[in-house]
Amino acid sequence: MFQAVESSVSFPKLEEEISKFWKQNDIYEKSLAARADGPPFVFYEGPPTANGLPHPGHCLTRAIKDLFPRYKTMQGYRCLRKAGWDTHGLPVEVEVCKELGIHSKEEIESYGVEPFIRKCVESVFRYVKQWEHLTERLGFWIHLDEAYVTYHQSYVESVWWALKSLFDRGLLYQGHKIVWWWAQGGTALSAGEVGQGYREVADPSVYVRFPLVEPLAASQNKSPLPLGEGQGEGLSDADLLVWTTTPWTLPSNQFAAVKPDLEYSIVSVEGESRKLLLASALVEAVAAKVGKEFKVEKTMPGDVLVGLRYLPPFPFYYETLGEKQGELKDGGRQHIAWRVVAAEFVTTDTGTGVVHQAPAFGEVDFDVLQEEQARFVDGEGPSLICSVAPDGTFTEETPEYKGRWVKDCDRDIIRQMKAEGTLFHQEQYLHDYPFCWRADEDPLIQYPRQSWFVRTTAMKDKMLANNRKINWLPNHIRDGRFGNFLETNVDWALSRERYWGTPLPIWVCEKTGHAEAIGSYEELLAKPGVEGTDAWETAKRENPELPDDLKVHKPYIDEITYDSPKSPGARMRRVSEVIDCWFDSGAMPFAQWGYPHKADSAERLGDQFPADFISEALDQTRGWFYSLVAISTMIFGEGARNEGRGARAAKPQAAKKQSPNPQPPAPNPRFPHPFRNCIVLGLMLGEDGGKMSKSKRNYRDPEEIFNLYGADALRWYFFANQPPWTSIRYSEKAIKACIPEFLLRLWNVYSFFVIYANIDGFDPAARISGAIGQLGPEVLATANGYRPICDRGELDRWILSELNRTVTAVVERMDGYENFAACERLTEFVDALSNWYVRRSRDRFWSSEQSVDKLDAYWTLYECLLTTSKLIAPFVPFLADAMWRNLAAATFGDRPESRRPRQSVHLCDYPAADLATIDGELSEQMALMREIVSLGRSARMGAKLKVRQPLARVEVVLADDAHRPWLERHAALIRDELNVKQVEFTHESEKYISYSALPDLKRLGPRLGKRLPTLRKKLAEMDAAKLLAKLKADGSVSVRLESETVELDRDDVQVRLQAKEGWAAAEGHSVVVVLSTELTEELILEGLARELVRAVQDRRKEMGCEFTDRIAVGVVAESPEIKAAVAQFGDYIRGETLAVELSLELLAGVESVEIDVADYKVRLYVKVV
RNA sequence: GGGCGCAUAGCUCAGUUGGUUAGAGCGCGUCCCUGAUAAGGACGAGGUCGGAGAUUCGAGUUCUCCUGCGCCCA
Repeated sequence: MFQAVESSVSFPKLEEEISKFWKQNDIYEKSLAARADGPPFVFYEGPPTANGLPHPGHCLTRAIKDLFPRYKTMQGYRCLRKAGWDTHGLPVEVEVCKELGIHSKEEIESYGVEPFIRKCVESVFRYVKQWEHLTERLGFWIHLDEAYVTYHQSYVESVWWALKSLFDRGLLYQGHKIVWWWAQGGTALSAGEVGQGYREVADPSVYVRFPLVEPLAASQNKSPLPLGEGQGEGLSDADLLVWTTTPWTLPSNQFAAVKPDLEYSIVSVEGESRKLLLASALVEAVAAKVGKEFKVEKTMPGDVLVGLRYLPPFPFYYETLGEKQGELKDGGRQHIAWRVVAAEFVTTDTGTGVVHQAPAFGEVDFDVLQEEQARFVDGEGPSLICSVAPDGTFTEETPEYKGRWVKDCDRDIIRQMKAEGTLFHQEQYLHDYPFCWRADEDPLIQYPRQSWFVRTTAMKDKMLANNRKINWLPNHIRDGRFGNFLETNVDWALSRERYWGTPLPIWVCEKTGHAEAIGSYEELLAKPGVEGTDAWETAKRENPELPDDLKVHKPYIDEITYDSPKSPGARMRRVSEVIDCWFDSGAMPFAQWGYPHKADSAERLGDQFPADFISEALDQTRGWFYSLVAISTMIFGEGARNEGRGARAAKPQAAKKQSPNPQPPAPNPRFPHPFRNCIVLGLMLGEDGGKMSKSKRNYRDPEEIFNLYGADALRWYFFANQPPWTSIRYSEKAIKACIPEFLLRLWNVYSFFVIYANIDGFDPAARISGAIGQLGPEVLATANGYRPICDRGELDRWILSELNRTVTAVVERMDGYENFAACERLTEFVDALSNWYVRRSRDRFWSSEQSVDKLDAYWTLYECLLTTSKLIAPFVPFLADAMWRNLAAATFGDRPESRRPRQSVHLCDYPAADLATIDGELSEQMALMREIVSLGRSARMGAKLKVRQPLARVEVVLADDAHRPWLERHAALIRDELNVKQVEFTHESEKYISYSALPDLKRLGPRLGKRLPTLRKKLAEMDAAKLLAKLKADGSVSVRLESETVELDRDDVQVRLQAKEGWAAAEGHSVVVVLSTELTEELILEGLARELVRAVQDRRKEMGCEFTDRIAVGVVAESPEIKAAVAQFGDYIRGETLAVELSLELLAGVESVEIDVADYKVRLYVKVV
């Protein structure tokens, strides 16, 4: 016996029970243990941060991350699922600052770095309970208690090891970076913070003259001039016209940039003695601005301007360096600065096409400087000019403005230029400019800072090669967003001038500047003359509960110094920076195991590298996906390490024999690594299509969703509603809709089965005596009363064929990481099961006798349900297990362990299709039958003939006779579904339909090309019936086009049927269904009888009758038709309604109802007898 | 400003290498079933496939431009 199934199921309640069951019985652990010897399927968890609450977007990520590991586990793979937490970084510091009510670095330092760091540690797991609860409630199986944590000592040391490797190979270096700088707070801001602070402001917009100091002919490093006679003269009285919205950067000007392939003009301006040089495309625009006439004197391409020298508007640096020349790498000498340079970024959208370059205050400007520096012999080229101090005031190098906030000087700078005649024009300019997100009166400035870089550009080609092998879903990420990003790769700016992060493990000699990277805490302590460890020891003594992991963090680690190997007496001190926390997360493939320091880490890494599957949202493209690829390519890529074979191949014994200080064996994998398949999830949008936001309340707390609809509904919504990479609009309605569309529909089939199996005493446990295992088809086949599928009826064979087709399709799609397509097939199958198999089989289950056919139906449906529960297990794990537990586990529960079915569906194998059961022809036939029935209904609808009105005849006209004999054998089914007395099949029926012959365009298109339209026209004109007859008889037909004859065979022509006017008919692609609409009196009376039956049944229901109650019925009506119907079909009415009495008289003392039967008024009396 | 993506029914979304009548679910309308029953089912209406060009015998599908939205970067 099966446990009775509640008809009104509460999925949330059900899920709680299943969840409890999993926990109490360690089902997850058992599912892993069962696959201990299986091949690995490697999954990496991209670590979330637990210092914020999880929202529906996180549910999506976690659901996808659960789906594929579950699927692969059921397929026999060993899939470890180690959780992880991202714990470092600015967001954590920001949260703590909020809590403390502070925000600048100064405030943090005066609060104290040590207590601040401790606050950070407390903060990172603030919401870990909520995260754990969400994880469990969603059914995400992952080892949370073994999670890797990025601030743990072993993790930090792994990162150090990687950084040391990079440093030792020259891939980690110090340089300048232009950052968005909050001068008042003394800190750089991350891109995200800058993005938050943009607002529209009016800044001064100035057009400035840079007088050329040298005629073109004299410019160096140029090929012979393409210009005509007298060109030099023309230029010596011209000024470059440059445009800028940051006048305060002009004192730090170093170059002027032009675009080589752009055309430039020399123009004379009315009333001015000196000419101007600007892009031709902008001449008119600039002239319009100043309201003066510009006369173009000459034009030339930008590249001939390159090398020209000019006078900058301020003398501060030019005075001393203006004439300085340096030696070029490819020979010759050139002035180091104040020259025209070529740059592709110059546009003619705004400005003048000549761009002022102050490399200290712009990233592209800085790139220009670096390119210039690269042209000179080391030490000969230009160095960075910066007349601004970190606090945002001018330095003494600009004495007139010294000590003043740069933006406040704009006006005076403009005034000075005006006085000196270098200002050409001035106006206001509205644009977006970033301000500090915490102090919104403070504009940010771009500013150069010392920074540590990873030389990722050296690895660009390897990263690209690696990327090409990654299976990205969707595919366009590979060459699109991610590929482009790699193509434009710049060195990774690694360091952060912050507090809470992995400390950059570089110690520098205070005297010589000699730098060393340290790979572990132990290595550090082993250095000669180590001092400063007491800082940590004291702190720990005072606060014994301090986590030991903190000792590798600021401020304690900063205290540790050691003897410099380069200068006796000098100390090695750590640089102050921490690193970008993206480097932490990208190091997780090895850092999660503490590689290479931890005892078994090499083996673990060897086993779990690279990942077969990862998944995160699109915003991780330049985040985690990049950090994984970059770090793996640099650390494990080909040629990155010469030593060591893959650890996967290394035998444990061999590892033990290695020298006392071995290079740890490292994976040296082929591409791709460190992940093979990556599903890039779309972003989740709020209910209104906008970004999810707590304040807008455009989504609901996941917890509420679980309580209202359940985790399976949410999961199914994610998996089955759209491919995972499209952006998903959160829709509560759609989540809710998953219940009736899929979950409840399946549940109803399941509950139907259980109800009737219990009524009929269908008990598989009593019929199977041997081993049970997973109750697969081979086990069912041993059951008493189980007949081979080939012996069963067509409907059974059909649904089992559909089942196996579904298995095939689902496996194929899931293997291709296409969950959406897999779900489509599952939905389709459940629909077929519920709406055709069960509906068409109901009579078999209801029949009172225990026939073979009935038993077949039970076995068939039982097998369908068991297999379905396995199929859906990775998708909706709760519902699947609820079904399995009742259909299998509980039913056989009282047997000895060895002969019981698997305790949970998640311990079963994923179904494999039995191809022998698939009957493609039967599928086609059944599909055709369903289409015929559907068309018949449609035809009735068109003729306004209710299904309750019996009709004499339906004629089915087939375009093709192939399935006709089969359909004829199943005419009863069609009669029943359509409520007709007779079904006839015909092939040619000119009476009802007309034919058209259509060319198969796919076949003929390539063959005929332009002649195709002519053929189409011709075919349309021809008598299709004749043509088809000839085609049928001869196998081919020739059609005369204008100048030639085309031979068409049977495959070239497709037959289309159209119902002729005047018949109640409906047409499909290859079939037309025609109803006989003629109604005899008998048919009408039978229709009325059916209407009466329905009315009586309604009345029964209203009265609350038990279904076994016998009744007496009185039908009082004026209409002779009603009377005749009662007289003629009395037996039928009595049989259907369990009426023992049926009269045309009123029943005394019984409350009556007036009803409409067809067009007649009837007073109906019903009483229970 | 640059890169990537998206735009198909009232809503949420499918749409295979270009091919003859563009689909599904929800919602809506009409109806069926009344022994899965506070369920279940059928049928129907509803589309200038964001706009404009181009390629092609043929474009929702390929290309270009434009518009709108999202993400990433500046």
